[in-house]
Amino acid sequence: MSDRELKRQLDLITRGTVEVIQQRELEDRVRASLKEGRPLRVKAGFDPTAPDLHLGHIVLIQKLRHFQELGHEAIFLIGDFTGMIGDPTGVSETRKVLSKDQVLANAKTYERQIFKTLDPEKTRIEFNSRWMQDMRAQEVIELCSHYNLARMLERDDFSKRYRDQKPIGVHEFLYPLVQGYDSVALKADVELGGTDQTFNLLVGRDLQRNWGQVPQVVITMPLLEGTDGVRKMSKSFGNFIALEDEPADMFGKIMSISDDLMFRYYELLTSEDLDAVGQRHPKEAKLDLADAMVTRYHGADAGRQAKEDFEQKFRKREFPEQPDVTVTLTAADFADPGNPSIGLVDLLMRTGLLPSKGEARRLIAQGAVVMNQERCHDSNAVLPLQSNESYQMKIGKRKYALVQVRL
RNA sequence: GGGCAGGUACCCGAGUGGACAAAGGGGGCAGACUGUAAAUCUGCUGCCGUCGGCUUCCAAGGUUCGAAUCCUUGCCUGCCCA
Repeated sequence: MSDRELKRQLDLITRGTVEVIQQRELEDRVRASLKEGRPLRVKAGFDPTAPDLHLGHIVLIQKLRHFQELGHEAIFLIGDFTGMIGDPTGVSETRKVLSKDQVLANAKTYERQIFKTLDPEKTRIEFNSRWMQDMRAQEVIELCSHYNLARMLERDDFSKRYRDQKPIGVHEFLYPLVQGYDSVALKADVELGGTDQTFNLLVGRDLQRNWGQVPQVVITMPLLEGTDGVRKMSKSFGNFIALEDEPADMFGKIMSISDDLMFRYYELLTSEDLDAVGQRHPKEAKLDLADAMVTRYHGADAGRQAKEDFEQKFRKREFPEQPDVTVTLTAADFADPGNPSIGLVDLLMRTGLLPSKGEARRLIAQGAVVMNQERCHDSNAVLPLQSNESYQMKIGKRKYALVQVRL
């Protein structure tokens, strides 16, 4: 049994990874774990710096889940202490430091969001303030003695800043040391991180050696590309899919990614069998991916609903059951209620879905406005309306408004 | 503290007295195409009563018939020297 199980475990563990340091050590550990029936302690750390997680953050969490599915122990480490230092990784200037309150508030929302992916029963949550909070100055200095300046300056971000004469706070050197020490405190067997974290992860190995532990296996994961398919998913690029996006938005954003990217999302965000996914029609596969993600983060009902709405809106191009807005016009809206009429542009503005009349005119000119199945082209049109009638308005690809007349 | 270069629309960035609501690119939006897409092509992208009008080019003043462009002060940013 153990050979097949070993292979199964290694296949899932290495799925989507960029680097495993060292592959050989990983095999030994998994083998030993199987033999002794001792789960591996797998650590992934997060700085509670931003409260909103997006799918890019899920890559690591999904990998933790893979371990969980294989019976190992997932440790979700919240860097409440390190968060107050500020990770210098990849930044060109000192990060601003978070207050204790901010860190704790962010940590709270993290817990809520990650348990949509991880099994709460099998997840150990740790805060690194637990062992860092009361560390004495002597111990801090001891910790520092295990590393040296030259090695710190090997890091590209530090050396660049040094060369550019940008300030580097001495406390920033402590960040990798504390992260590394976390592995010592937790006796981690494996640590996961993004490729940008490689240095910090390796410090953990060095420190564990110094503390007489077997160094952890380091597994780095790629940075997930955002909806544009090119740049890494990031809030500042606006190409992210947030876990707390509305179901319809999340569904739509996933459907808008390219097929290539979809396979990548499958690989990094699910445990689905990739060969099987590859056999399927891409559109079906993508619908299921969108469904699965919405279901995971908003529940099965929301998933089904979002899928139905999407099909209705885009595939069948029908008016959705729930329009974005419903506008009710009453006698007060008309100069002559006996003979009600309204300018098309004014009507569009009443929906509140457009920023300006200029925009409304442009959309009409471009043929983006459809009212009761009929495309409108005249931006000066004045529409006669019937009392107690409803009008369905489609504005562009995905804005829908229902107009009701009540006199 | 001293010297220099700058601050232009969502972002980057051209523009150094009139032809500027301001080139170009990115992004966004729309239409076509499609498997919802992606890619591609085309168009749009300050506001309004749109053959016209109004408000913009860090802020406040000033010069001028006329200023994003010139002057003054202020604020901010980057680089160099101390």
